[in-house]
Amino acid sequence: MSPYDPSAFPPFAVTVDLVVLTVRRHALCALVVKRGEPPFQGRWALPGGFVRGDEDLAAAAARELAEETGLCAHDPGRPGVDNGAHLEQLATYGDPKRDPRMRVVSVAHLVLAPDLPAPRAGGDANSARWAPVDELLAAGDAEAPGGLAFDHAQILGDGVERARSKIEYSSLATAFCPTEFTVGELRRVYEAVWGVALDPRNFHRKVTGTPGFLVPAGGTTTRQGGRPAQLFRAGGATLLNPPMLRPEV
Amino acid sequence: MSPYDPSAFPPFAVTVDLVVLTVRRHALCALVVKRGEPPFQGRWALPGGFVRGDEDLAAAAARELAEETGLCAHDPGRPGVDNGAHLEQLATYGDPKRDPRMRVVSVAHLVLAPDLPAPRAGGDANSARWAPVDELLAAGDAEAPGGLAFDHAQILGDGVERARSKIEYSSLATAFCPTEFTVGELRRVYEAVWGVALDPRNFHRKVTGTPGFLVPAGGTTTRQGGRPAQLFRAGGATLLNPPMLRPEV
DNA sequence: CCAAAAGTGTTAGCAGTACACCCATGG
DNA sequence: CCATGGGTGTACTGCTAACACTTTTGG
Repeated sequence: MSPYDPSAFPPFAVTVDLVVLTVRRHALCALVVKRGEPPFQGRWALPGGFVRGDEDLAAAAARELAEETGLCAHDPGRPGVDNGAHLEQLATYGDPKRDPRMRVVSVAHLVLAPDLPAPRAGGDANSARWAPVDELLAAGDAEAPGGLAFDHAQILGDGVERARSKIEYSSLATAFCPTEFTVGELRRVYEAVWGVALDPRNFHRKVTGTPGFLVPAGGTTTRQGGRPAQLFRAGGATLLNPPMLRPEV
Repeated sequence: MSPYDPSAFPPFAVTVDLVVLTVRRHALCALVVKRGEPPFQGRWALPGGFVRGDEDLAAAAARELAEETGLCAHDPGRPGVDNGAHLEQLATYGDPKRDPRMRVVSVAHLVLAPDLPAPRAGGDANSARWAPVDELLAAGDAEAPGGLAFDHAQILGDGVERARSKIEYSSLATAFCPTEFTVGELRRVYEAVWGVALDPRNFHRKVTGTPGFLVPAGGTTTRQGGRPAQLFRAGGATLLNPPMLRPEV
C-alpha cells in the first residue's frame, strides 16, 4: 500500500479556472467567456484551460490570465512583474462528474484586478464580458437555463466569499484600484465588494491611520467631484492590524 | 483555443496528502509516516495516496485518513458521520519537479483531530508517529538530511499556519478536544497551537461569553487537579464573533 | 450661492488587558 | 494547611460608531 506507485494511477486532466474580479460602476464584476463548443455550448463559463506538462499551477493561471485579459499578474509567491493584479490559488474542484466527458480536476485561482478598458478574449470581442457577480450567482448553477457552465457557479461563489473576507484583514482591496487612487475610491471598492454603505469619515480615519496601508502619492484629483482629494498608492503592508470591520446587518 | 479539448491533455497523477494535526503533551503534533521505498526511502512524509478514478477529492482524503488512523472525519461540505475530526481542503501543489518520477499534483487536506490513543499505519506499528511540528519544520525540507520528503515541509507549514489562523475566528479549536472538555483544556489547545501563554481568567470569560461556542455538558472533572471544572461540549456556532485574539509578540 | 465630496473633532460605549481576589479540590 | 487550577469582579485603555462641523472644488 505505498502511497506513490507510479506504475498504476488513474488518468486525470488538470486545468486551471480563473475567478477574475474587478469593480465596475460600483458593482463587483467577474470575467466570463462564452463557450464555443459542447458541453454547455453558448453558456457563460469562467476562463481557464489545461495545465501544460512542464508548467507550475500558478504559471498556468498567469498564462491563461494574460491570454484572456492581457493582464500581467503578480503572484506573491513569485517575485517579478507586478501590474497591479493579484493572483492566488483559491481551491481545487474534483468531483468525478463535474465534467461529463472525462475526469477533470480544476485548480481554481482568484484574480483581483483594477477596472480595465475592455475585455479581450484572444481577439474574439463579444465572447467575453464583465458581469456583475450578483447576476451570475442569482442565475443559478449549470442546472438552471442561464446559469454558469460546469460547477463554475460554485467556484465563483467561493472566490467572491474569499475576496470579501480577505479585504477585511489584508490590503488586497488596493488591487482593485489603479496605481494612484483616493480614499473615496478605495471606500467605494469596499462598498461594492461587501454590498454595504460605509461612513466616509470613519473610513478615512481608519485607512489613513493604519500604518503601511496607504502612502501619499503627492497629487490631488477632483475626478469624483467636490473638494480635491489626495492621491495615494498602496503601501508595503499586506496584513492590516487592526482589520477593517465589515458591518453586521 | 477551447479551454477543454479532451483529446489532447498531458497525463497527470492526482494524489491527496494529509496534514493531520493534534495536541499531545501541550505540543502541536503532526502525523508522519516512514516511506518504505524510493524516492526518499526511510524518510518521514505526510500520509497520502492516489485519488481513485471515481472518487471525490474529499472522499479520497477521508478514506486515506481512515486507513492511516481509523478516524472518521467530518467534512462540513458532506453532512454525515462526525467523530470529532475536522477535515478541509488546504491547497494544491503542482510543481512539475515536486516528484522526481512523474508529474504528480497533490491536493493537500488539513485534519484537526483530538489526541488519539496511538497511531496505526495499516498494521505497521513503528512506521507512523506523531511528531511535534516544531521539530519537523526545524528539520528543514527534503534538501536537508532529516527533513520531510518531497515538498511536505512546505505543505505542513501551510497547514499549521492555516490552523493557527482559523482557530482565531472559528470554533475549530474544539476539534482538538474530546467530546467533553473543560475551559482549561481548550485554553491549553490555544496555547499549544499558537505557542503562547494566555491569561486563564480572561480566556474563561471570553469563551463562555461567546454565544454558541460552548454549551455546558452538565458534569465536572478534576482530571487537571485543583478545583473541579465544568465540562462543556462544542456549541453550534462555527464562526466566532468577536474572534479570539492571538497575542502579538 | 448651492451641491457634493473631502477631511477633522468630539463623544459615548464596548471590548480587551491586567490583575486582585475568592472557590473547591487533592495531598 | 497548602498547592493547584477554576472562576468572578473591577479599573484602565484603546478602538469604533455616530454625527456635528469645516474645507474646497464645480456649476
